[in-house]
Amino acid sequence: MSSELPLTERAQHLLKVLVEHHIRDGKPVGSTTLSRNSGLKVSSATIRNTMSDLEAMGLIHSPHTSAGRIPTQKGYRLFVDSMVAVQPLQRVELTQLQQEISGQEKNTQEVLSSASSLLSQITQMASVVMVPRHERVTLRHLEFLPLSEGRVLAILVTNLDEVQNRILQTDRSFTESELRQAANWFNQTFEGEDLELVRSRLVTELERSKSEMDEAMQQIVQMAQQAVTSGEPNRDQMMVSGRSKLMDYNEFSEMDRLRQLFNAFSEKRDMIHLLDQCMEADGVQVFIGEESGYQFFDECSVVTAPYRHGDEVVGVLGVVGPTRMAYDRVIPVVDMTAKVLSSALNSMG
Amino acid sequence: MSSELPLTERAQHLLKVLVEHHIRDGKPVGSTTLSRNSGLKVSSATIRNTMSDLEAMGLIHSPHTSAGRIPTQKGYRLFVDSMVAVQPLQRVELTQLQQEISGQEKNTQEVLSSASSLLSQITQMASVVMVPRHERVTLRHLEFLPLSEGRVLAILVTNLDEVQNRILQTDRSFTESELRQAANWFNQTFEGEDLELVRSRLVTELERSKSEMDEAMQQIVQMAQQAVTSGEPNRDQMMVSGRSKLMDYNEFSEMDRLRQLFNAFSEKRDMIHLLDQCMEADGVQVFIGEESGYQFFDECSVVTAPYRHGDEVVGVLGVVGPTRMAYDRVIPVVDMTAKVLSSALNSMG
DNA sequence: ATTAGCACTCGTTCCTCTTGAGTGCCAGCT
DNA sequence: AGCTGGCACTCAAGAGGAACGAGTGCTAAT
Repeated sequence: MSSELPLTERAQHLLKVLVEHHIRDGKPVGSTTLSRNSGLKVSSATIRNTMSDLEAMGLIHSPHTSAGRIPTQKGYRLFVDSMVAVQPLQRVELTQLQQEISGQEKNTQEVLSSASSLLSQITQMASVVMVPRHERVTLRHLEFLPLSEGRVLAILVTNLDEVQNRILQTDRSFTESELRQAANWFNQTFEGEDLELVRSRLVTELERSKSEMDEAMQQIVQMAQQAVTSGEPNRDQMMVSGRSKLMDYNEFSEMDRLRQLFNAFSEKRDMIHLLDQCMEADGVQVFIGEESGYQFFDECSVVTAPYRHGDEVVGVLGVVGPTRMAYDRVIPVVDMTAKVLSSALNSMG
Repeated sequence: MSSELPLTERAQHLLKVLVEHHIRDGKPVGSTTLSRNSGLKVSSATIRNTMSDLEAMGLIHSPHTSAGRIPTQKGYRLFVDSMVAVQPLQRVELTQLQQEISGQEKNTQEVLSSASSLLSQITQMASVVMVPRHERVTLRHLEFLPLSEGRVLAILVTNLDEVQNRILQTDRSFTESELRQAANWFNQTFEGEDLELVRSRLVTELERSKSEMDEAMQQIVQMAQQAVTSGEPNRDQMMVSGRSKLMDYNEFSEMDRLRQLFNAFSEKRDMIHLLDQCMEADGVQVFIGEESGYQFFDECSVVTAPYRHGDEVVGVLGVVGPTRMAYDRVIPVVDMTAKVLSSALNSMG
């Protein structure tokens, strides 16, 4: 048998045409259709022979005897890796990406969310953006405001132009000026510091000089601690857009499959784990079907690309759709979105 | 024929049992099943006669000759209005509602979002919470922070413990102390004022004394204007949870129906319009099928209840699910959620 | 190596038949 | 008058089977 890797020129060409055709109309492709569309001047019988070889190599298979062939995962893999002819991005799409992702009046969160929704809008599939893993979130400013009795609003601004706010319970009420003093002390001591560091220093501070501090100061340090602790870990680790677009593909016409996918999105855990792996890869990466190691991506593919802040890769974005997707268009869109997002982040400092 | 309204005792009872049965297992109910489950000591033939009456009145109908009967919209209407026996809320559910909705450390947004997600979790359907329409959103505090060149972060705290923030473009850069002064002036002038009012006063202010102000002051007033304008209108008018729960009902097994519904949720417009109407009603309200006037609620019902802040109705919440839903359980849940939400809002001031 | 030809396979569609749940009506019973 | 048993009737759902056609694999000829 031919388990030999050296695929003939013709076989390669036929696989390419077959996959392209199948992506277009979803039905199994027969030898006659192929002989008409391949541009080759050979009969369908010849093509049948070649197809037989391709099947033996596990690149295509027929759902039943009297149907045409459809690509296997392995077939898609080969196609994506070495024969997909990526289409250049359309001008409109490019300008849309640039205009709507960048934007001086946006903070990090908003920029990410634009990227996510554009990605889903252009590809007509579900999109995912993993929120940056900054090692260095630093404190820009902290502010306390009195609310009703015993409640204080803490507002924290980070170097990413992000505003986090949290309501704190305190044992006693503070006046506005007390709070202002507290915030002043805090800002003077910690401005520009890494949030992680601030957190740990506050703990030790409280331990060390407990006796030296008056009761009010203790309260204040405690409040600061709470305010700083709230922020980072609880923030959502990814944002998803356009899940419901997946309803338009017949691949997911059985409700069960669709439900599985939706669940996968809400579970997040596995999703994040998958995306995490892509941080290391350099450019666009494509997971086909269960390659990812997760059964819920049965008939799905995931196309991802990492994005940067400065020189460092800080996150990953991508789209999820049926394995039978227009890779030639999706790949460049994902690629470009990552690039535009990177430059938007960089121009924000 | 009998279009007479006075329904016999027996007919009422049979309708009730029929609807309950149909809600439980979804299949058309025949005369024999009914005669067994109704508790009445009459034969199936007698029941057939009564069912015939019910059909003549448009309360039930059979999908085809040889099937049992299912309730019509009108039948559901009567059932819901005058014979559903609401189940008391389970203790766990009640405490869950109270604990997770109230919570001193939550602001208005968070409280609403808890209500929404609990509602959907308990009923296993999609839930909607319309965000309060406050006439009186007042200014508690404004703060300006310098970002990179020519960009300023405005942080606005309202009387609802909500923090809104927006990045502003300015013609020239401001120092931190300039900004502090500006904020001071602003807070002293406008603290406690209605945001709408602040907005309009800023406009006239700028008009009136343009010449008297120095260039910096003009800039500042303009900034303040932007900061205040951003806030209110853009906020989402409703929050939705658990849409994907609807996938579990066979009523929506045809993708098209489901898609329509999902779209209705994203369109928001019609949804909000419907909910708006419920503000006037006093307690729980049920819309069955297309009663609402929107075709996308074809096989759906919507159960809503208004909630209060103080004595005033400020918003509406509800769930959306198949018409064939367990009204006896859903109605009290929606009712109670509205009540718990009201008291949570009130205890926040 | 390529191809025309042919037998074969198997999903799809359409038809028919059977089954069974459920109805409506009527004649007789209380 | 109201209830009931009996009976003919309807119709969806399911099973079985024939006709069709797209597509294959194999073989013998070029």
